[in-house]
Amino acid sequence: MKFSQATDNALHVMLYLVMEAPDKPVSVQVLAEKLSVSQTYLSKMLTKLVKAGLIHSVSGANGGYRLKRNYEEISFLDVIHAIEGTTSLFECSFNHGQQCLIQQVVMDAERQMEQALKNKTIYELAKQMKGV
Amino acid sequence: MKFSQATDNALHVMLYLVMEAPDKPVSVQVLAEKLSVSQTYLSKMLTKLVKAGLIHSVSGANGGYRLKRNYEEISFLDVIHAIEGTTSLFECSFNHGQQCLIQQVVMDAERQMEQALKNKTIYELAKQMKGV
DNA sequence: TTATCATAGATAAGTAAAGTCTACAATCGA
DNA sequence: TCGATTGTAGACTTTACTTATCTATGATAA
Ligand code: SF4
Ligand code: SF4
Repeated sequence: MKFSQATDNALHVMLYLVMEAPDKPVSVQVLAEKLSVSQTYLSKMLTKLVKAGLIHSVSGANGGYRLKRNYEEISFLDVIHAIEGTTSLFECSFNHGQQCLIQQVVMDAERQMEQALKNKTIYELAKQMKGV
Repeated sequence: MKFSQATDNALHVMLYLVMEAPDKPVSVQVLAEKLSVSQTYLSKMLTKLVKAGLIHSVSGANGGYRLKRNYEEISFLDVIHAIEGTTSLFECSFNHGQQCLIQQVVMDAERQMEQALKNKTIYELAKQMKGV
């Protein structure tokens, strides 16, 4: 029960883009170097962000990954869901009806965490960091 | 990023003990049958609960696993921590100081979830279920 | 003492994440 | 149009973790 390292990388990439290059594409080569991971692995991960609609990809010379116009609204939860998926943390083998109290308790707790992650945007964090 | 099935089983065992046998030992044989899992695997898992101080084990004939005296205070978080460990869900490879804002955001969200799991006791849930 | 029951170690099978390689498609600039 | 650049996708390997089983051992009640 841990966030994958891919999630960690995704958050760092998003933060980097917001802080350093909000409007022009950055190649996976540059990003991979910043994070010290391989290009192919990172590109595979970034494709998930593209599919989730968080960033834009540009092929060809001077291409790379670029933020979308609404990048100021992207939350931590958006990034995490794009990588980890949106299925619940708790899934039992059986399904004893909607009134299962165990599931209710755990899922409610889960929602608390998601709410906190939803309330914090990458943009907000970038501003905080620049403030320092 | 999911709760392990062991956690699921642990919650069910605890709930069963609180509801059906708060004071006498139940053998792993009986418990394994209830959950449809193997005895050896379940016993290994229950040993974690014993080590975490949540339940008591009794060897010998008519032995088994028994709740401790303070069982009414055991929270969901206690059970989950006993099985999954207490390390944070988010661990980056580097450590750029305590003022790392990314970690702060994620860990804060994590604390929200833990708080919710801490506020709910197994005993409370058992009462709710009997009420139905 | 004997039957019952938990514990612990070794180990195997299954599954998901992490990482690599390669061929291909899209785009830009000349 | 052509060639260099850059992302995409599939197959594949490696690694790590979870789940599961077997077996020997230790503790306890009757
Ligand atoms: S009681 Fe709830 S959590 Fe347990 S098996 Fe049934 S549906 Fe799943
Ligand atoms: S910035 Fe924070 S989360 Fe990122 S590597 Fe540094 S310490 Fe870890």
